[in-house]
Amino acid sequence: MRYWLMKSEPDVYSIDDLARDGSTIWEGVRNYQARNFMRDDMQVGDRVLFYHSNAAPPGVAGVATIHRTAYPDDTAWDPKNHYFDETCPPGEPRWLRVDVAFEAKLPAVVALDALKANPALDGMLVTKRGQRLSVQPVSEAHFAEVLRMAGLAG
DNA sequence: GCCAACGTTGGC
DNA sequence: GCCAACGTTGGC
Repeated sequence: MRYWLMKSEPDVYSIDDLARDGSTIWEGVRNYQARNFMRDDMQVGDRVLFYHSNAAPPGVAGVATIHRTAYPDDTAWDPKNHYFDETCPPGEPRWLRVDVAFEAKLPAVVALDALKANPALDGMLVTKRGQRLSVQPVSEAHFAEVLRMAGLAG
């Protein structure tokens, strides 16, 4: 099993939305590195830190699990969709999505500044300045440490 | 709203 | 293949 961090703007889709829906389609990823992680490495049952970006404060808000492995993101072909990619050839899926299921909402957001201040999380990608990747691998130790910070056993 | 950091594009 | 210009991300 692998561990991930996935970013969402809570104004667009928050951990509360995921709790309400039970699961969601994680579409709109338009970055090759993030896509490759989804395509090559994500497996059903992998666990995900659900991260609120562009939030006050930004930080980890919940836990989710991968519910379905990567499949074509057909929003790329929909001109009316926000994530439309006019350069994406019909019939050649370039972008992928996965399905993500709700696991838990953290009792409180583990804020980015708390992540950065924790030496046990040295090297965690999200704590690095300028790190914009919306789908990031997380080590098992870092994943467990974030849950511990949230007051959860894991 | 600002702007630094980053990924992508396109001229050469 | 270099790199300047551009658009986007995301913390602040």
